[in-house]
Amino acid sequence: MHEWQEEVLAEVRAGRRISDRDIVDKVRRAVLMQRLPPGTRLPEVTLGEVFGVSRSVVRKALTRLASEHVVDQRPNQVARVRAPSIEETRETFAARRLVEGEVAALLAGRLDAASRERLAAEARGEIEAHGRGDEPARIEHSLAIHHLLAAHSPNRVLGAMLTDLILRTSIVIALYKRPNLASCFLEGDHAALLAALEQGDAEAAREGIRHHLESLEALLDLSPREASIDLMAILGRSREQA
Amino acid sequence: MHEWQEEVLAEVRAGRRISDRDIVDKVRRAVLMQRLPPGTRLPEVTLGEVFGVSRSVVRKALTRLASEHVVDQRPNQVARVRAPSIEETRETFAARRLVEGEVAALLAGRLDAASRERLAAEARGEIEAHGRGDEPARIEHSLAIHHLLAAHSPNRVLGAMLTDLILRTSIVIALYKRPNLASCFLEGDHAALLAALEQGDAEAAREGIRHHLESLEALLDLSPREASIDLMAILGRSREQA
DNA sequence: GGCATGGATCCTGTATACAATGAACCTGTT
DNA sequence: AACAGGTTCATTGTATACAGGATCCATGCC
Repeated sequence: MHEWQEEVLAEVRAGRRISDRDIVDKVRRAVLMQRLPPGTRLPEVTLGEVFGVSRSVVRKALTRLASEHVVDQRPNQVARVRAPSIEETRETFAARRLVEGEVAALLAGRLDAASRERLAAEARGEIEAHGRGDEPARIEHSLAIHHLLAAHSPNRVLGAMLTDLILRTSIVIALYKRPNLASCFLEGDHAALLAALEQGDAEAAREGIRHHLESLEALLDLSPREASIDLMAILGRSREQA
Repeated sequence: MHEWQEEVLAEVRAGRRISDRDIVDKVRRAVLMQRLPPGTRLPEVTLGEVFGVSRSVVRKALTRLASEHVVDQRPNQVARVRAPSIEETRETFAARRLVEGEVAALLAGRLDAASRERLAAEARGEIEAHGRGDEPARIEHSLAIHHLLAAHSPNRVLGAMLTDLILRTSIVIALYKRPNLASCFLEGDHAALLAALEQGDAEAAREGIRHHLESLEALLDLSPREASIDLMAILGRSREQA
């Protein structure tokens, strides 16, 4: 967590005011990148010191993070990075298949040339990043594709729901990825999806999403643990931020 | 709003502590019942005085209400009761058809006897309330049915999403109901749905939901306004709480 | 009449102080 | 050693003070 302190100081020197939004973004990103593992304590004063603001701002940020399902906020207890269970992971994937499938179906044949090119560029970028073994960059490109779908959803309510589900699935992917697996890259999935979207084949687009997300889920290790993880999370003694 | 003050005082005298949750519940309910029309200003100090708490608690409540899409919270401006547009209304209904349809399909043939009886009782209660012209009671029973579906959803992620969508559709139904229409009662819809659930026919259940929600949406007046509503909402001069 | 300008006022943003709760720890006993 | 009890410390809950922004209204100008 302390790595932030430098950039924060830099931004403060640059005259920028840190707001709750900045904190939400930084913490969300850190969770996504597994820099803040599940169960990590997030005391209000500590965060406040890191970001150079008072508890009021931190509290607002934590409340928003809780509504995004990123942290767990319980009365009279420190906020902690959430650790979704295996069951919740499965349910999140199922929900995303439903919602993103519908969004893709609605979007089929309705994307303008600029958006299509933007999507294609991200897909090319993903392949290229995978080729040079740059997994963080590959993830960025992959996420960009799905976030673009959400942003362009003709149904904005579904789009907002999809944004939330993309975040949640990303977190659990990071959590349950098989450790020996270098990458969650599924060659051709995104290209096939984009082709279906371009051709205006709604059902092919929906099926493309379904297949992609099922394959992704299959790459995870969702076999039942002997509660060791859960015990760790519950009894979990000070997995402090280094 | 001031009607609350009495009950609040009563609860305080009874030794109960008012928390942000209470405020959220009360405001949500008031919006649902159209006691707080769209655009109503909700200043923090005023709410604080009504509930006998300080701004800190009110702020938390307002933030939560904003994440529930009940109020609009913009920087440096008073929170206002949200007024979803006609377009958003259509999108909310479409999203709910998708999600509740899936939940119903998942639930088909999986409900235990007690839950089925509970649902049947609410359906009977709805018909009975409609018969004696008690619209508020009818709405309560109708909402109870859908909330039960959400609560029993095997997929809890979808269940939580459905809970949110039920709230949002209820708000826009109250907003856009044709004024001459006494009730949004659709005879037989709920009974047919329950029958499909009991028989375990997933697709019939999904179709029952789809049909029910489409009929409901058709009862609303979603014809494009000449921006009069929007101007009112934007320029909206002090529609104060009496 | 329409419209810009200025100040008074209302309201939110933020920081901080104090109360209250919960966790950690230490101690004494069996 | 295991455990119960109480004490201490860390951390959140709530209220309040002050600063800054937005709104509203009156005034004056075109």
